[in-house]
Amino acid sequence: MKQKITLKHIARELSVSISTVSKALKNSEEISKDTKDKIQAFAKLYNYKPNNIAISLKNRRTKNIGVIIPDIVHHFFTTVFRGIENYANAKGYNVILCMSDESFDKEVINMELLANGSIDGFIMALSAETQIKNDYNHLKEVAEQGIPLVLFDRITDEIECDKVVINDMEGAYKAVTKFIEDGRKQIALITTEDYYSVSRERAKGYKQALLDHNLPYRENLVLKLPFMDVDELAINEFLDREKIDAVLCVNEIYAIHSMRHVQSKGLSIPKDISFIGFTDGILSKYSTPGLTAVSQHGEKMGAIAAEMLIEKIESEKEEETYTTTVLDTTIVARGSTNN
Amino acid sequence: MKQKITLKHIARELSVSISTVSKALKNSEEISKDTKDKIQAFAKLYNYKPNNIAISLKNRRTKNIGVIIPDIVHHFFTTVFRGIENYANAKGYNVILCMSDESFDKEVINMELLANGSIDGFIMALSAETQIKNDYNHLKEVAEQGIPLVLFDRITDEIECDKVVINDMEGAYKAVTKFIEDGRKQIALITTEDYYSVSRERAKGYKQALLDHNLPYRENLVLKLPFMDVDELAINEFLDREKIDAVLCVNEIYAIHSMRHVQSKGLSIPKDISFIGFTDGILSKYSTPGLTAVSQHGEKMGAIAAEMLIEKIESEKEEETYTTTVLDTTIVARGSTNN
DNA sequence: TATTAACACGAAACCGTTTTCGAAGGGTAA
DNA sequence: TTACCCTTCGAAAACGGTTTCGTGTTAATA
Repeated sequence: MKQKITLKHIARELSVSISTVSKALKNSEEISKDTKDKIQAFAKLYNYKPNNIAISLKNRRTKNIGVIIPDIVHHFFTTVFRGIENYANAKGYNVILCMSDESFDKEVINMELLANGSIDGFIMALSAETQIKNDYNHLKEVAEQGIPLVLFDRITDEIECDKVVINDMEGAYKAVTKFIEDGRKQIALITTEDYYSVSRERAKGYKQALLDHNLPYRENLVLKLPFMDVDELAINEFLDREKIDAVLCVNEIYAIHSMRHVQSKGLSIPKDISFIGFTDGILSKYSTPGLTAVSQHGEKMGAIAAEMLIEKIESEKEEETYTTTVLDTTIVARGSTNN
Repeated sequence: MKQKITLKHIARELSVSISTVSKALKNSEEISKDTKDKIQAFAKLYNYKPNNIAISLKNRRTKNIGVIIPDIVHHFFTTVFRGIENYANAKGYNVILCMSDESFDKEVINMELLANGSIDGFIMALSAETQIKNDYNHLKEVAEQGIPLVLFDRITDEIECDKVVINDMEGAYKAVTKFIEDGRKQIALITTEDYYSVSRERAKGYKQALLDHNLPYRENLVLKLPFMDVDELAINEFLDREKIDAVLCVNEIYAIHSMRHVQSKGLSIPKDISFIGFTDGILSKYSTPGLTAVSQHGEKMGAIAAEMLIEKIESEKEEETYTTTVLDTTIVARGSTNN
C-alpha cells in the first residue's frame, strides 16, 4: 500500500520548502524554471494530487452540493437528479445525495449535518411531512447562515430562495383541453390531498380548463386520495360509480391502475375512455396502450436548479435577489388518447 | 446573515484558550465544572457545531462514502442505492453519488476525484464500457492506496475486494425450472451480449436448467442483443420466427416489449406463451398481465455492500481477506405465468 | 564603491479542529 | 520550610494545503 504523497514529502525529498513546492506546482512566476521543472517532474512521477479536504478547509469551499429528495426510487426524482449531477459534474462539483424518506425529521437531520461545512449549497424537494407540518425552520436556519438554497418541484412560499417548478397548472390545463378537443365531456381528475403544492396547482388547471370551455366543474368527478398508499379500491369504486369518458391522473401509478381496471371491465382505451397521466415516466412508455403523459422535463429541471445554485455559490456579491423559474410542460401523445 | 461560530470565537469571547473550549465541549475531566458549564452554555446559546471539514482533515476520515453507478434512472440501481444510503446514514456516513453513464472515462475521472481525500471508501457497479475494455487500473490504483472498495452486481474477477452479487445463474435456473414444471417445452432466452458478468451467468443457468431436465439447448432459441438500444425489430422477428411457448428475459424492458408484441398478434399470456423477467421492478408490477419476475433484492444488496464497506473502513487491522456475498433470488409470481 | 532593483526562495500565518505536554498555583505531608 | 502532588488550564504541533511578506543573493546602475 503506497501512501498518498503530500507537499511536505516532496519538499523534504527535494530539499526545498513547502511553499516553493506549492508555488512550483501552480506554475508560479516566482519560481525559477529549473526548480519548477524538477518539482513538477517529481510530482508527476509520484502522481501527486492535492488533498481535497485541505483545500476545502483553506478555501472554505467544498465543491460539494447537497441534494435532499424524498425518495430515490422514483422516476421523476431520478431524472432531476441526473440533470443536477451532470451539470454539477461539468462544473467540477460533486453531489451528496440524501433521502428524507418523506420524513420531516430525516430532512432536518440531514440538512443540519451537511450544513456544518460539508457542502456549499443545497438543492431540495420538500418531504411530504414537511409540507404537512408547514415547518420550515431548518430551511430558514440554513438561509441565515448564508448557504445558498434552491427548491424544486415541491416548494413553499414561506422561504425566499431560488426555485424551479414546472407549470403544473398549465400542464393540467393543457391535458384537459386536449380531452375537450377530443370530444370528451365527462372528465375526471384523480389526485392527492391538497398539501402538495403540485397537486393544488394541477387541480386548479383542471378546473380552469373546464370553466374556460364552458363545461361544469363537478366535485364528484374529482377523487382525492391520501398520499403514501395507493388506495386501489377507492379508485375502482370511483371509476365504477361515476360516468366518465376521460381521466387525468396526477401520477403514473393512478393512471396505470385505472387503465387496468377499466380494461378488466371490458372498456376500450381510448375509444370508451381515455387517459392522461402526469410524469412521463417509464410506466407511461411501456403500458398497453401507451399512456399519454404530461412531461415534466425532470432532467432540464435538475440542470437549471444546479445552474442557479452554482451561480449563487460562485457570485461574490451578496445580493438578495431570488428568481423562480417555471418550466412549461409538454404533452407526449400515446395510445391512451385519440391522436 | 449570522456567521458560523468557531472554537476561536468562543475562546476569545470567554477569555479562555481554544484548547480549553475544545476540551470543555467534550466534557473532559481536565476542565473544572464551572468553566465547562460556562462554555457549554455559551456554545449551546450560539448553536455551535464543529466544522466537518476541519474534523475530516484532522482525523483523516471524512465519513463520506463514494458510490459510482452506471445510471441513476434505473430501478434496480436506485433500490441498491436506497439500501446503501439507509445503512450508511444510520452509521453516520453520507453518500456522494456519481454516475458513470456507462462510460469508462467518466468512471475513472469520478474515482480519481473522490479518491483524493473526499471519501473513505467506494461502492460501485462497473460501467458497460469498463467491462468491455476490461481495464481496471483505476480500481487497482485505489486499492493500492488502501481505500476500501466494494463491488456489486457488475463485478470483475480481476480485482480483489469485497463483492456482493446475486446468484444470477440460480435465478435463471429457477425461472427455467418453473417454466418446465408448468409444462413448457420451447423455452427462449432474450439476453445481452456476453460482456456483462450478469448476462453470462444467467445464460449459464438457462442452459443448465434445460440440460438437467433433459431438454435440448438450442442456440436458435437464444437471442443476444447488443446493449444500449433496445432493438425492437430484432425481438419481434425473433418471436415471430421461432416456435416458443416461454421466454426468459434478462431485463424488464425486453420482457415488456415481447409481451406487447405477442399480445398484438393475438396470443394469450400465459395460455399460449408465458414470460419471466429479471429485476422485479416497477414495470413488472404494473404491466398487464403482471410480469412474473426474478427479484434481485436490490435494497438488501445495498445494505450488505454498505455494511461490508464500513466494516473495512472502521477496522484498524489491515488484513487482506475479501469476501463475496451471493444473494439468492426469489421468483415473484404474477399473471405472465401459470401459477 | 555604494545603492538599488530583480530574482528566487523560505518563514510563518491561516483555515478549524484535536491532543500532547508543560506549567502555574494551591494544598498537603514530612 | 521544603518537597511533592493535584487541579486546571494554555501553548504548540499536527492534519495538508495557500498566500503574504520578508530576505539573501546577484547584477545593474550611479
